Amino acid sequence: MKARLQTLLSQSLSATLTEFGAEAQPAIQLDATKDPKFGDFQTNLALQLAKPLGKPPRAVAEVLVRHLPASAEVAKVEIAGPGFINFFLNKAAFQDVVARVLDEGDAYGRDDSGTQGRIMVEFVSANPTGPMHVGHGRGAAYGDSIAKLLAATGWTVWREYYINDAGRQVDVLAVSVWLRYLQICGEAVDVARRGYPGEYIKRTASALHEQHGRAFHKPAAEVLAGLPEDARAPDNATDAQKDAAKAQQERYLDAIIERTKALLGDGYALIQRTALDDQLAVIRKTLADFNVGFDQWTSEKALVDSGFVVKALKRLADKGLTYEKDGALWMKTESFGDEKDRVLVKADGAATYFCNDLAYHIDKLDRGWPILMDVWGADHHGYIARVRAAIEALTDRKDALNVQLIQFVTLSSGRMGKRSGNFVTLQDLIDEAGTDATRFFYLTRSHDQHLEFDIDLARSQSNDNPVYYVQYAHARICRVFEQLRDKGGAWSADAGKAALPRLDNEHEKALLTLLNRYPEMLRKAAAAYTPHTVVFFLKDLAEALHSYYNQHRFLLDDDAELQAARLALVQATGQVIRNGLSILGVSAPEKM
RNA sequence: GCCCUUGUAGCUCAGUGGAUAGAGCGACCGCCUCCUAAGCGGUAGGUCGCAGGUUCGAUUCCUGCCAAGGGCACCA
Repeated sequence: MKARLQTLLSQSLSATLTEFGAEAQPAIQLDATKDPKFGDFQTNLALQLAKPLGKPPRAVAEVLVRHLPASAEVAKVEIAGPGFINFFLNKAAFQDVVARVLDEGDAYGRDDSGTQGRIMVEFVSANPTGPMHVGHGRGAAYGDSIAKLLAATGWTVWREYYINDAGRQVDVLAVSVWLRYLQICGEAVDVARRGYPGEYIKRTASALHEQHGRAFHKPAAEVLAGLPEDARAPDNATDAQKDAAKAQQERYLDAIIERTKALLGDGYALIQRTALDDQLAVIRKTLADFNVGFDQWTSEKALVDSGFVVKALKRLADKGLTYEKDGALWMKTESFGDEKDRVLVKADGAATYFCNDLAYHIDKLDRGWPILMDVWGADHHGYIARVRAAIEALTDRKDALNVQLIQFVTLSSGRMGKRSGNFVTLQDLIDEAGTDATRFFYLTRSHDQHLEFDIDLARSQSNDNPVYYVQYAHARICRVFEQLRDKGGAWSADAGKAALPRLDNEHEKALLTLLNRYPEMLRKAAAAYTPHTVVFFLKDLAEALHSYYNQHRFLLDDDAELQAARLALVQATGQVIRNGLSILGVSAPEKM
């Protein structure tokens, strides 16, 4: 409908330009109006043309309108205000959308062609060193929905989770478990101050103890002999004292990691593997509960062990993108827009996080995904430039890396984020508020804005909770058809479609307008990577439905034709609500 | 110090180069003999952080300032 109007307008534009003998080529902006008194669509074309043509805007508008081809859909064209052209459409122009929605069903608004291209979306990738917290939840909800949104708008999408199961943090995990294990064995050892403190560490330690008994037991004296002190900063410490204590604690942690490896031998790998498996199992369960799925989980350790990282480094070297300095291997990222070059392999021979991560990105490109979307927490902001630079150096393309930063989540109700191992996990949230409410909450806020998560509100099973507003609209629609069946009545889509001209009140017009707008809304949301656009659309659609529901009845004893038309409209509305909610990964219940 | 993001109603947040800036919550007033009141209708509430600039037109774009958050490792 809008496209047809656009065609009419561009014909008028060329005729107008010919008349004035001008060459200007303004982009035609045709927008839905905010206020019905301005019609259904408006364009500011005359205002744009006024200057290049040297004529008053309203005069230009008159010429544009004069050249506008006639159309059965256009009821009236008005010039208003400073020179807007307002289009008033016939009701019939809006009504055919109902038939389209009913015919296309789940496919209405979707483009499953895959013709936009291939994109890999990597998201969550939470470290397997603890449960997912509320920040990860936002990335999970966003990543899952943007993947669905892209897939619904012509992209071929692959979703992936990168498991950071290599590097020092995994050693810290293993040692944290082992120290807990030693406590269970009765040894007087403290947990490392810079280790992982959570209860989940204890669970793995207990399981280890149950399964292997005292196989990994060593006396505390032997464990701690000769190690630096795990110093604590004094109360009221200065910043300098705190930093010093922190550095000392890190030295202790490094030392006890080495000691643990030395004392346990082969047992160390088993403990580490067990701890990782436990953490991954917890993460997988949470994500499954959260209705988030992946096509592939890629292990950092596997990339290292398979030799792929070494091969990737060789390819970088062959391209002349690396050099050695101060005993380390550097990548020339600065010449591709990074603020400085970056270390790939440290002087001690260990690969940096950047090194393995870059190798992973190369692997993704190798697997045939020309566009890589990374959904990262906002704290990775400073990391983007080097990865972008590296990818550009490899692909000669600036658009190969698409990073979406997810801003921080804070919790209201006085319960703040992670604190000494006692933090609100995503699993807690899901268990208390449910997947639907939690996902809806995350997605209600634009992902590039800080989010204050009101736990009490998400948890409330009351009408305060915004997810119910949309779901309730769907349930109400389902209930209407249930009532119809209970009364022994029937409704046919064909009868409904035939009766559409009977739809003529303002509530019906509002719904028809929104149903018409849905496909374009999806495309805009995908292009801007903003699932929250879908959320706000659904709120508007639900509002229109509730308003209609309160004002008019759908089941009519005395007017079968009007009933058929209204049922067709609400059936189509329910369909679009389902379609939209499925993009968000939120269910559309038939009863509430 | 440098870089990024953000400042819109009491609170949480949408939105836009255009005509009178919106929603939810909170406050107040109404609406169930009728398809679920998890709903609807209405009232009150705003110098769109501040100051310049570009523009026919700026809350939107640009610059500066103020404020909040984040980032600036041979950490991950």
